[in-house]
Amino acid sequence: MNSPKRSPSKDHHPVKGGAPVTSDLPTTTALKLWVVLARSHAAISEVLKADIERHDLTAAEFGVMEALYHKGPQLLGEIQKKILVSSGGMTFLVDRLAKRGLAERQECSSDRRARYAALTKKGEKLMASIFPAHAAVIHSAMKGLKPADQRALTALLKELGTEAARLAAETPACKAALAEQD
Amino acid sequence: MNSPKRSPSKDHHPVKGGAPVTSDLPTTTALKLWVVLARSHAAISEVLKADIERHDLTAAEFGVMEALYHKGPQLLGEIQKKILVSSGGMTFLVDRLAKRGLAERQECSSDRRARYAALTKKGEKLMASIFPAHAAVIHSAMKGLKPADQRALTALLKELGTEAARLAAETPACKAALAEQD
DNA sequence: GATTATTATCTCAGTAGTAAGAGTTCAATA
DNA sequence: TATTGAACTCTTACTACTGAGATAATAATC
Repeated sequence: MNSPKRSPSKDHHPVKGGAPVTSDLPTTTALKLWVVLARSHAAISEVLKADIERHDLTAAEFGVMEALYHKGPQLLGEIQKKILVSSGGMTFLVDRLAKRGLAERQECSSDRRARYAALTKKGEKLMASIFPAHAAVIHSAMKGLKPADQRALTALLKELGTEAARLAAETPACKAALAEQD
Repeated sequence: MNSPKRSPSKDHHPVKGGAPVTSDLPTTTALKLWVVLARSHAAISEVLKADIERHDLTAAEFGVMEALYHKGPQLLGEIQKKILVSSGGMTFLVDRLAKRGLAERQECSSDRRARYAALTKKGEKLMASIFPAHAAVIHSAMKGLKPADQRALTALLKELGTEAARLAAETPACKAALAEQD
């Protein structure tokens, strides 16, 4: 029996027979996809985050550790691209891991601007002890779909993501162009 | 010609013939799916974020506005569930929108604890002026897939997300149970 | 009517992360 | 050699958000 002052019944997507009116059908399809994609991502993220936090790591910290664990020492910039943080964030993350003795910086002999990040023995040990369990959590978070469907989903997402990444890459330029118009 | 002190060639997923060794196959499938899902989500997010920021809104602010725009006045808690922020964040968001005259609080006549958030005229006008373009951006961010594939993807993601959400919902309890063991 | 549990928002301190730009180093060209 | 521009990290200032608890109202039970 709620009765707010304004009627809550004005709906810009009044669904009659299932079809919204504000947009054309392909746009509606895309909108729906985005909603579902975002929610799935959030739900899975939450499960994984809960697992990671048990070891006093943030998701970003874990991302760095994982990259180093699987691919060995890497330039900060390389890791940055993989886990999608800012350059400042990258520095901060490695600092924090270094302070805890989980990772360390190594100089690059061929380029003195660059720094490698690498796991310490302690960091490696930690990852070895928690990664298998984490992989199991991922596995279980995905159990809503059979492996075959998971592979199909992966293929579709890859296509979607590749195009979106291309678009995102050219967006800053567009942004800069628009900024000039102000 | 990079030569870090430690060899960067120790790889815990040495791919020989395409199959990693640390985990069984289903787990590998799930891991791959997670990577692709996260990257797609990030790429699309970035495109949409760039669009939203042009109007001096954060993604979360836009989420609130959008919820109100499409469904009318709602309790803060309802919106909170939809856009996945903390209760503190929800209060903060409405404050900020109110300060700018885009949204306002309305009392609930039947429950004095509760508050509705609603768009002001100004907020509604803003959304009416920017939402169609935003929908078009979403549409274009999804253009990597044909509508039919988008629908297939949506269906798969829905299944995946539903199960993950169920899992996430029971995880806190698990966390609490584990906390007692410390 | 009093008590207890639950629901809903708000407060506030703390933090992870961003953005912009500074400082180095490298590479290419004249 | 000197210069210019690009590449890589780090610094600094800042901000959006979280999380835990406070406050207040409602609902349920005795």
